[in-house]
Amino acid sequence: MNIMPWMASQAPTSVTGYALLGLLSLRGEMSGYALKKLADRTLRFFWVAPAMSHVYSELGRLARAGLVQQSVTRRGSRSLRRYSLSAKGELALRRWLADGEVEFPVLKHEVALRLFLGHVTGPERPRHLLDRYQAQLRKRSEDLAEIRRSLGDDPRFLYAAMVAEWGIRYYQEEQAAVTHISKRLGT
Amino acid sequence: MNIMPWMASQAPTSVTGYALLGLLSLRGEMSGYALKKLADRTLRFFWVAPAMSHVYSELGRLARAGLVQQSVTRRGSRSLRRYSLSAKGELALRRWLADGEVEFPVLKHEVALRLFLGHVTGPERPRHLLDRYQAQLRKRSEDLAEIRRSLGDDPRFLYAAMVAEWGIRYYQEEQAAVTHISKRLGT
DNA sequence: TGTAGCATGTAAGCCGTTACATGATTGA
DNA sequence: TCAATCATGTAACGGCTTACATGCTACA
Repeated sequence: MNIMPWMASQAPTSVTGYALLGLLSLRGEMSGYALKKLADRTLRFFWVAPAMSHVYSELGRLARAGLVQQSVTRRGSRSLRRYSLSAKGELALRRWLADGEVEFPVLKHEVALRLFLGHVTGPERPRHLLDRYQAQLRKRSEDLAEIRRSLGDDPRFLYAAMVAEWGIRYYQEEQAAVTHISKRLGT
Repeated sequence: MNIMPWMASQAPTSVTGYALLGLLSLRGEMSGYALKKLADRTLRFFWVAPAMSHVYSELGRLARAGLVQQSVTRRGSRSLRRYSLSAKGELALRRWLADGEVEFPVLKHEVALRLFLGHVTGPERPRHLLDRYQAQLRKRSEDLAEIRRSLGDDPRFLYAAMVAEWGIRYYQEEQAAVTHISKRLGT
């Protein structure tokens, strides 16, 4: 039962597409390569770290849909492209942010999966994996804290900063939880 | 540089395939349908809630690879299949748990994504989404707490119980974090 | 007698990955 | 001059989803 079928218009792009539009809206014109690096400092922590090739193919689709503009220059035999949000792209982004469905977060947690299957391996294996995970969490925490510092109190990055703080808090809690579970698994 | 190439044997299945083998190892013989329901009570919280059709196609592949056994009976014009872990499947599962690479967890958090893009919408929209998310978290928390209770202190489900407690703790912390962020966004 | 739940499957297609291929620029 | 980094792409394919198709069983 679709009331205004002429508006049905399949979504112009995937969530990751909108995320990339969002990055462009935050930082302005940049290359696909730069966009990928920015995604690795931002989206990576709460969405995905898209593969380089995926960023390019996604930008291609966004360009075909008119949501981003490309300014192409030449460098030797190759083209250098810089992408920026078009008026249409900004509208699409705003609309999606205002109306789009929001999924409950999905966690793909291989460490938890292996703990869950501890009845197959006994406690040694999950304990080892939790130790490694603990070390990775410390590293991630530091990376994110560094990113948070780099955002300063620039009002442009206020929301980015809030998300970073949320992430840091999450990693901290996760470290505490891991410590607790490790203890329960015995020495 | 692969030292024993004859062992290279591409992984018999995906992580989700191993997860299903794990469920079979935990609960024994069951139908694809039952497996899906079990996944919705377990894997759902830390891995995925696979679509019904995916469970069937995955079981088909596992059966072709000899990792699960099927006992097929007839009911009217349809076949009824019950799946259980084969000896080969159990070996594969153990081997994967012992040797497999473990990815750092991936979070696909649309609420965080929209908060991150708050510079486009202003604070109203993320605040609204955080409110809805808070309610969903409460519901999830209760669901998981109920599952935890149902596991009791049966030693067979010890690890499942630990993961459930980890999840409950995570949801609790997430609720606190959301409350904190909502406050920062103002009334 | 109707409907909710149990049960099994196929087809099309999207999202995203890895592997591969290539070239320009900067700085040690 | 070599390596690291910046930079752009194509091809093949895997994992998972939605939509579709179908039938049996229990029970209100």
